[in-house]
Amino acid sequence: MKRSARHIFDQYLQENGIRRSKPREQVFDIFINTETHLTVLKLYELTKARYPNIGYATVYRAMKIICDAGIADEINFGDGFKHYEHKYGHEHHDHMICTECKELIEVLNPEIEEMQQALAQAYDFTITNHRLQIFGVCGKCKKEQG
Amino acid sequence: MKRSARHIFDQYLQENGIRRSKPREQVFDIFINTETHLTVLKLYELTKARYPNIGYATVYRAMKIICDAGIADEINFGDGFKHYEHKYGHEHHDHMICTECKELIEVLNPEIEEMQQALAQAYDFTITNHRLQIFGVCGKCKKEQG
DNA sequence: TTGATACTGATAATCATTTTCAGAAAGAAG
DNA sequence: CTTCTTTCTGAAAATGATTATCAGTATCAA
Repeated sequence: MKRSARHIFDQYLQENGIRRSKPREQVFDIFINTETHLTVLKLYELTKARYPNIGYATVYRAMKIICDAGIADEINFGDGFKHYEHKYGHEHHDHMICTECKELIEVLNPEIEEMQQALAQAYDFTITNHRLQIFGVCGKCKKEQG
Repeated sequence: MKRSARHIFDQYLQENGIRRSKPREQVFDIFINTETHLTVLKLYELTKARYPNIGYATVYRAMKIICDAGIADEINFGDGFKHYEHKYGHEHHDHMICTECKELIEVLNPEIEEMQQALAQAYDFTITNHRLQIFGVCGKCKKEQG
């Protein structure tokens, strides 16, 4: 998995005449080795911890390229921050977000996907992308609240 | 429909000790009489056209209240702008967004809604809210592109 | 009519993200 | 390895949507 992402990334850089610079590699390294969804700030902090010279702008720039290469996906939960998640080697999934503890649950439902396709077809609409976010309260938080 | 929204709004203001000020009424008036989805800027322009004294900040403030009253819904398409749509008297619906012409198609699919409920139940998750956005190319744009 | 309080518009502040820019690094060519 | 061109970097300034501030104004209950 990691090897492949590495390969895809290298190939993307090469094909687009983008240099394999050290800072870019550092951001890639940290991103690829972190499983959770990351905000830019969080990713910056993590990268900075290991590679203290990294700059904030570089993280933005690197993530843009990493997304373009198809390795990461940018998600917007409407909280004012960009979030990134792994894309390459991961199946498409939707998100359930607990508004209490902010936990993110990734969910998979092929039937919903199919229905969207059917729905789109009825409108002669070709889907390139979609986003399903379910907000609510997770089981843990419900228990804690009584 | 409009009479009811008006009534709900008045009641909300009253119950929350919010005054029925002229500028607030003006924003409400324009919003309620405009069917399309509105961005703050657009709503500001429309309101300004009829009521030239309106201020930008007032539009933001009024829409916040109008949303709190349950009459409007704030939507975020990830384009950096807040969008507002009518909520009171309108059924819940999802959005298909044409990335070419930016057209917004409102779609309704009870089955998808049901499946989300089932999905949530499987995770002991209680839904308060959800958002399904389908991006792609509409029929019109596909024809124009050949 | 009055007085307390909420509201307004203009403007400044905020804050995530982008851009700018001078110096540094990558990579091709010799 | 050196040189040269071009891209990249980090720091700091700019951007742009949204929010807060504030002095003057409007609302509304009494």
